[in-house]
Amino acid sequence: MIESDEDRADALFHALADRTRRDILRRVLAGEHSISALAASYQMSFAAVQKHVAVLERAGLLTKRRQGREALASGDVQMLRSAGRLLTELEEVWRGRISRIDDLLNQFKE
Amino acid sequence: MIESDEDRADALFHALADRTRRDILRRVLAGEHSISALAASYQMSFAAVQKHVAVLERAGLLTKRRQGREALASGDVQMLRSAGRLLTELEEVWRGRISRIDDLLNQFKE
DNA sequence: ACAACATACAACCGTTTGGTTGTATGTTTG
DNA sequence: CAAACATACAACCAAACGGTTGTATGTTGT
Repeated sequence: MIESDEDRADALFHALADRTRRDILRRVLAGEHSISALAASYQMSFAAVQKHVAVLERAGLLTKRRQGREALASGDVQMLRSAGRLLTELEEVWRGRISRIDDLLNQFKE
Repeated sequence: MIESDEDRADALFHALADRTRRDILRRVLAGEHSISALAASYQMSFAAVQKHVAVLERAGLLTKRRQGREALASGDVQMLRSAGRLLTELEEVWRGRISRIDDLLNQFKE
């Protein structure tokens, strides 16, 4: 399973496209939280929150570290910035500033 | 159906979470394109491309205007910037700079 | 007028998503 | 050691997603 740029962009934006996940991300960006501490904040089941955390983790927006019986999650601001860069790149297409524009636009042509 | 901020964020990131839609967005940010001109660029059916355009339109990332039998789509850079702002807001949570942080973090609590 | 073109939209279908419950495993703590 | 806690993960389910084909409607050019 090749992890292309487009794969990572898919994962990033998909992870951000759910309000519960954005809320979890806010919390773990503000500071480390255990999964169960996070789960306590929502009406859904522990397992559901666990899955949301896994989606954020696969997108690289959050990392987990084990401490005893707890899994502590913290947000990764670099990945957030890399999502921002993707948007700026799009904006530069609009500005007509991108030199690689043909590469970008022809990636589906054959 | 209330269009809350979170609803719009869901729609925005979901629209961006598909590589075909990002590619369509690049093209219409670079300049106006008819739906069929866009459809010609991909291997999928016209209807599939039409649906992708509709998703981008509902997210506000693109607008359509009718000219004769053609529907011309162009990208909306302002909505793109508003997506960027959502990301910087998240980044500011990380920086500990957001004053409204309690509002942001407690929106699911009761 | 009519054929070709451009769009819109409904119906359908397999896969993914977002949730659930249940079970297993490891870690504290009394 | 046993009970309570924290996590992991499988199985299941309804709904949404991303694609298809087919049909209808309006527009253009000969």
